[in-house]
Amino acid sequence: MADSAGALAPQWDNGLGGGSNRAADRAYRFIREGILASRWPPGAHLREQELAELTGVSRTPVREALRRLSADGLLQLIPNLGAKVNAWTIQDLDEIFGLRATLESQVAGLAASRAEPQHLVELGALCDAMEAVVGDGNAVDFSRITPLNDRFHGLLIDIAGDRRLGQMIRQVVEMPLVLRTFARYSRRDLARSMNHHREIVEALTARDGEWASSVMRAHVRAGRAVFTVPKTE
Amino acid sequence: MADSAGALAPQWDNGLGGGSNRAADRAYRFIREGILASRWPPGAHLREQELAELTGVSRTPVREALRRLSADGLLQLIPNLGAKVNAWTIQDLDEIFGLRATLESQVAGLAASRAEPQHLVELGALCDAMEAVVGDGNAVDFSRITPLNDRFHGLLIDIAGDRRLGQMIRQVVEMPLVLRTFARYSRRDLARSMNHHREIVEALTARDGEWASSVMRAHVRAGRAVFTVPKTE
DNA sequence: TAATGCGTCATTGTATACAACGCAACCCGA
DNA sequence: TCGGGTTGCGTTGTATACAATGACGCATTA
Repeated sequence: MADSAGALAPQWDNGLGGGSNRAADRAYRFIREGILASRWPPGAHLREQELAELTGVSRTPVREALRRLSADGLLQLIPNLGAKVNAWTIQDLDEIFGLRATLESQVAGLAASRAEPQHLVELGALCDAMEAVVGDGNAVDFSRITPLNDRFHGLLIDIAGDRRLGQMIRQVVEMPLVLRTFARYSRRDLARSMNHHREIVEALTARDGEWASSVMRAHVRAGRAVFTVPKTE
Repeated sequence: MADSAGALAPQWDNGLGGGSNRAADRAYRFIREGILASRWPPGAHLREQELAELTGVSRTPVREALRRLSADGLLQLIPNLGAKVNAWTIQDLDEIFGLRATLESQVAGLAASRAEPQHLVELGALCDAMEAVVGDGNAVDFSRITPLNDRFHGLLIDIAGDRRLGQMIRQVVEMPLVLRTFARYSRRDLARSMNHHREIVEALTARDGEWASSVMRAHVRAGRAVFTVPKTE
């Protein structure tokens, strides 16, 4: 369960264009994966030449990948010196979840006024699916929850219909992905998370933006707490 | 007065690293300036080779500049086809100012709980300076207001002490900079804007985050209206 | 011994040459 | 005349060679 506390740290495609088969994209994914898997620890010094050899491309696409990763906040570029993998502090965590609370609650509020029946159906189905994974008695399989959770939050963004807001959220969610390794969801945490999802759907059904917004804010802040409060289960 | 309705469209250095003397940065500034000055209209197709010659550097730094500008939202990269200058719709305007309202009001709220006496003094001085420019009877000189206004909003971000929130705001403010040409501030608009600034300082002095946040939200939304409501003066 | 200046080296920054891709025009055949 | 295939061209994508920059170590000197 060490992997992917993705239930609250979704990992949608951030839309920054990492999907293609261009060498630059392959380098981007490769380096990103390496950082997220702590293959290079925070503070590590990455050299373009070395990354180029590891990825099997030349330095040019590696440079582009490093620039993108720097914009993502995963590493820092120091002129004439190279790239340094970012370290994460408590303050970073607070800032990131603060932003997520602000932005995602906004999305929930907008979605409440724009959701259509078929959206509510799909959101409900996602809740069913997630609850089925959590409640089947076995050890919780996060690799099955994560995509469902991602889809849930992503669908809310689609419903809200604010592209820039969505883009911002994807960006801010991208930042601390490397931290998901350290999140520890107890069964209680998961149950609460599921309840939040369900309640958000209810708020949308009632077309109550304030309600949806408030639950979402709680949802995100509860996710923040998972990084500090010791696991009890 | 056509230029720079910067009073509500600040143009702080977006922190994305356009300051250095590297060829890539020169290309970045050059292209950015060109787009902002409508030298290339929305929809225009930019070719790397041509930009390289205009800037006096090779294609490599131009490519880097284009990638950054794409991340800024000023243009769009189409694989194997090139860069297209972004057009702006009403929806874009609504989304951008919506985001600004959310983020900047958040900043104001945070700043209220963290402002120290010397901050309040500086903010007050900035208000004095801006009011002096507006109230001196001459035609309003936006080139003098804009830096003051930028400093005001930037200082609030510093006071709030949330680096990521600040970064997000700079990013979202960057987007519609090209639209500032079309903003038309009447004297009424400017007077209101000045009053908002002053009121924000008062709210900070009272350490009332809700107050500060509300005024800031109004401030931004009033700025949005300048793009639609006809000038009356 | 500590500080300072210099030289070397590693690494990034830039330019250029080449490959791959996509679009469009054109030609040929039905 | 219309449709499909093909060829050519323009543009981006990638690799590689070269220049410039800054850091580090070492020797020199006070």
